[in-house]
Amino acid sequence: MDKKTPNIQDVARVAGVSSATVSRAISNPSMVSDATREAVFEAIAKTGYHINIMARNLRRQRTGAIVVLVPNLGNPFFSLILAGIEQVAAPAGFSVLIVDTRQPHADENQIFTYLHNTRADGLIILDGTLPQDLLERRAAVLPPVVFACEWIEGSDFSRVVIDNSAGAAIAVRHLHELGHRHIGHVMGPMANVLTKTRLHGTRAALEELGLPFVPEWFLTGDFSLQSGAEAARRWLALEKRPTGVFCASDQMACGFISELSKVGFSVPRDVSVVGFDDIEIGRHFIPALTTIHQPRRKIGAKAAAMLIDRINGEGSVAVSEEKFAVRLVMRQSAAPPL
Amino acid sequence: MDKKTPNIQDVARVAGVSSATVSRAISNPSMVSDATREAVFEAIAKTGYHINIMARNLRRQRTGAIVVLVPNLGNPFFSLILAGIEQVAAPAGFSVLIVDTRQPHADENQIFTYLHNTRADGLIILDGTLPQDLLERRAAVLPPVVFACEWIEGSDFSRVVIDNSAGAAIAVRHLHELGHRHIGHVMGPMANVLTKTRLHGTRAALEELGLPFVPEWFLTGDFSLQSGAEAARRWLALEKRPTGVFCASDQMACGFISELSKVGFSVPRDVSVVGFDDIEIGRHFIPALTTIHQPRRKIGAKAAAMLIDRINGEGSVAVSEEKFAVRLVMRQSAAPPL
DNA sequence: CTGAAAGCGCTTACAG
DNA sequence: CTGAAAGCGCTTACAG
Repeated sequence: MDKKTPNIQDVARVAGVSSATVSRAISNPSMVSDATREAVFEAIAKTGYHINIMARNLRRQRTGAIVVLVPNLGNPFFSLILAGIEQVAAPAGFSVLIVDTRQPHADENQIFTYLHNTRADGLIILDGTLPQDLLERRAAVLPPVVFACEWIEGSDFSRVVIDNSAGAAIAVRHLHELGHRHIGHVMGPMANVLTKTRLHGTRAALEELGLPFVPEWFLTGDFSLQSGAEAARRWLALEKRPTGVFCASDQMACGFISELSKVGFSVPRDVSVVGFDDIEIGRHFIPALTTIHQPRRKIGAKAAAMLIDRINGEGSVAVSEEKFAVRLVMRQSAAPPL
Repeated sequence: MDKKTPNIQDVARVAGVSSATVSRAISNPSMVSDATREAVFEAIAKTGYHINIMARNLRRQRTGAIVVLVPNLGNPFFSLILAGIEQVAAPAGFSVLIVDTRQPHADENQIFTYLHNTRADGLIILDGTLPQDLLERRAAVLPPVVFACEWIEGSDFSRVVIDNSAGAAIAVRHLHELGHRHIGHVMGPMANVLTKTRLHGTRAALEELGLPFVPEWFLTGDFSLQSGAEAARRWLALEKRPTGVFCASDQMACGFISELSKVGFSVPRDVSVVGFDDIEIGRHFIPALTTIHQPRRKIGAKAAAMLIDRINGEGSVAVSEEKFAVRLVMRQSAAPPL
């Protein structure tokens, strides 16, 4: 009863054909006669055979795996992106393999060694802070790469992104339409592309609307709840405070509002806040968050689809960019100034 | 310049040794003389060799992969669990492969087919709703399994869990200590073990404290924000309302509080709420959530460690259970009744 | 439509 | 300490 897992030879023996025929019946049924096919499938059922994917992959010189490089698995922002990736990859026959690039054990060399060893068929990178030179130097030995959400400026990898600049501008214009003339911005970390593009959109909108750019009103965070709370403390310490604040992430917006509430400030009564991302909690926050929606699941799904096309040699080889539109979701955290 | 990726033979040729020796120098350096080892590593550097992991795994009859079955990748609750798993698995040389068991493409047969084909070395299951009979029927052909967070009642797989019953009891006792004598409970879905154990702890505490169990005050949800909001509507419709409510997840607690705020009810003024999980947003919610903390990252890390021990034949073969303690985190959402 | 044979890139007893 | 050889379980030209 404790026999080894059956292999293709066992099936062949039971079916009375060669292992080549079994292989064909499995992966290319139309190459085989009806009778043979039936016999093979019967033998598969009888033996309880399951293909050994490693052997197939070794032979076919592919891995059937996509590696996703996540900057911080603990950050729930990425969960829906991962869900989108999985949703497309799994039915297409690809395993999804995740690597947290910010783990202590994961210095760059280890990540690349891992990638080389693993020989993934493709790579989805959600971390725009990987060193460009390293990536480009290895481009020749890396499988196809698609960036999603983040990317590396000046390097040409395909990517699936949103219009961050437009999103920021929409947020600022919304505050302006509500009547705000003094607008500040809680930013992500300066090294992040998203920070730069959203900052760019913010400043462009300010200029377009004839509003002043006041450097003291631009506070640096890191997209986290904590950093939003810290920004609130700096906002409180300001001599003259903006009446409208655009936060570059919903998490920072929540942290910001929460911290203000501790000292009796209320949103949107004392200051209007617009977030970015449209994470689920936003709708249930108090006040419900006005924010810029980005389609996280779709971004993941599109990145996976794009990558798989490339792996299968379908999509063009040229570097391409898919840019999703964003939209304003009006809720309660932004209102006309008193 | 477009040569194939170098293999172990290429290295052997350059180093002037046999491929067997190269293999030994890589995986068991002490079996090889100093001089040889150096020559081999030089040749590896010169050729840019990276091991082909599929070939190794095929030969060694292992996969180097752990599969994690996640009930819903889109639910941020799981992100920290995954981070904990990755944190332990990656340094130990295991790839982490994720599968979303609630995707439309993922019916049970497909999941098991995938598991068979993939031949993972081990399995971490975060979904307690997989059919027990199916699992047990396949136990013989499945790799080692560790459940985390959830589990299947009456089946004996190893697991890493928290003391759900004690957690619920702590929540109820806290409400009681604050002075609440009318206590309700927003539950998860009835099919979920967590729902049953937390319900059990809740009722046990009620009894212990001599408080009444009022069935109308026990509202069913599904752990989500939305379902918390729905529970709030049912709570509002109650003839006589409990003054303290224990929600079986922080997400439901947030949804509950948020929905109440829409009709002018304030927490903890009009009702006290205690959550469960201690997700990050809780600390920044308004009011900050009083809740039961569970160590999600540790749970993931422990599950991975336990599984890897078993894979490596270290830990005992016996089924084991690791149960983490939980603790009350007092914040603002629960207070004495008016 | 089918089979015999070679080979994907490793590892590991076995022999020396 | 090292090498020759077999073999992990598939797939795929090649030949018929």
